[in-house]
Amino acid sequence: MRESGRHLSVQLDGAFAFDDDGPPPLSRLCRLGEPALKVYLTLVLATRKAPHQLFRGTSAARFARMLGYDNAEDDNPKSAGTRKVQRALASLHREGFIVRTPRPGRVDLIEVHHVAGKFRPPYVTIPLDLWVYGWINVLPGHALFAYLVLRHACAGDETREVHVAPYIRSAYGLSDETWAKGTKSLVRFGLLTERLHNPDDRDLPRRQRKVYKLRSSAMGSVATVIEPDRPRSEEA
DNA sequence: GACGCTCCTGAACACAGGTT
DNA sequence: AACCTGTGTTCAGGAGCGTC
Repeated sequence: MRESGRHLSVQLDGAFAFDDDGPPPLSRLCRLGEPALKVYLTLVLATRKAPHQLFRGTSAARFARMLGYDNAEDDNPKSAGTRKVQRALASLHREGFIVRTPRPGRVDLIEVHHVAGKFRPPYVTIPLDLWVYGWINVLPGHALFAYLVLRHACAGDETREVHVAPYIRSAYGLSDETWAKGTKSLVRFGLLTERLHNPDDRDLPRRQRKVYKLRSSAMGSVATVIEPDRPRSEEA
């Protein structure tokens, strides 16, 4: 975190999350699995400047402890968490998100491919609190996916309520099921509020729709694991 | 020490179709 | 639009072994 040189947020091109012509990188990452998504985001965080190489060799075991997949005090190259990260790195390499160069006797050199679009608003901005307070460790993959989609949809302005129509969701490469699970998880974690809204616009169908409002400010405290289908407010 | 590979099993996922 | 259910596919976990 400190070594990344970043201060408040990680900024990604909008093309990372949204693409009219096919599954955007974020969707493809989600399909590679939760570990791949989290490892990639952490690698992007850690490689601010071109050529986006990880300046300090970090083993899969180190990543596993960093992301909460391995709770041991020391790196354990044999743990399930380490293997999870190893698989994630292999799939990221296979799909062209990173390039791993083996170095005999040392951990692999990792070069991260950042998504290069037009780099203009709306961006996908990710608060550093996601890592600082351990939210990256506790949020399930679908919740992280929905969070990034909503950050793009509201263009980083969390005073705005947003509705993400089904046809828009498809441009994010998002299935209805993933969307429903992700937003529910975010509500449970206290990172999102939702309400039903009747549009005033005559041109729109007179049908209730859900509008969402992100609450990233809730990330300003240490994340805690919560049981599925159990609201955060009941944790106390 | 770090990592790749195989096998088996169960979980998680997307998708389609239907209902409210 | 939102939600539910059934089905087929993909991926992860555990254990073990081998390579560099």
